[in-house]
Amino acid sequence: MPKGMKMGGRMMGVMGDPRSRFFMALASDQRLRILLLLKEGPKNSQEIISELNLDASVISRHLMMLRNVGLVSAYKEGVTMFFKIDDDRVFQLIDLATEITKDWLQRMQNAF
Amino acid sequence: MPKGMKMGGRMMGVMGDPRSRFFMALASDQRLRILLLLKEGPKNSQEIISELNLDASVISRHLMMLRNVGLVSAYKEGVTMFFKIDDDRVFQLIDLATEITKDWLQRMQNAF
DNA sequence: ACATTCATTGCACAATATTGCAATTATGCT
DNA sequence: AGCATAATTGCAATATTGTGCAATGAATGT
Repeated sequence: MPKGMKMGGRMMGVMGDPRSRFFMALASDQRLRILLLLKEGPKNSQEIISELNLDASVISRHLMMLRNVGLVSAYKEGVTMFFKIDDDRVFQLIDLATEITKDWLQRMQNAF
Repeated sequence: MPKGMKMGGRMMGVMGDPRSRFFMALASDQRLRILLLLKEGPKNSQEIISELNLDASVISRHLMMLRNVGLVSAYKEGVTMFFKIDDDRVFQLIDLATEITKDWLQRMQNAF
């Protein structure tokens, strides 16, 4: 790829390291809120929609992204769709991220 | 905030959960490459630039993002700047993400 | 078959992210 | 001080993501 070529954006559509794609799924306030909500247990779309106050289509897409990286799975019960955490380790991930951030802030504070 | 209001993008500029900002720093092929490169030990800008084949300004910005979430720190030696991993736990994070993804692919395979 | 209801997809727009070039700033050296 | 080199910042172009509305699909009940 020529060095002078303009390649804005992040070309995450198709290629790219699966891991950056994975972290991308976590890099969103809304999706984080969904995960934390699902931590309480399976929830149907309606509950998620009213909690996040976003259009159903937006929720659907966020959930799809989380499903596409194996963090959330879906099942149907009657007419309504339910979503649940598919890999609990995601919370280890979030907790570790929280700690790293907190410790860094601590270091910053001590430096001033 | 009215429901009908268009709020595109991700408004990560200032506000937002610090954790989504943190994960955002990891959600990039290039920044992941930088982190993996720095895993070998401290590197100066020139080494990073020639490894990633991007403009110096781009590298500088990626490194700044990683510094802004406490993953990378910088120090100066003579004229050149050196960068190093500031919190080794980031690799726990990356490894866990890799495993979650791998296991999910495994589950997918078994399902078909 | 028809209507209903819920989830997803198509589309357009808004906002952010990534990149490269140019200019500026910062730093070390003579 | 003046110069040279390295790093960052300003800017513009482009790609991608987030959002809402409308339309389509899919499944259930009448």
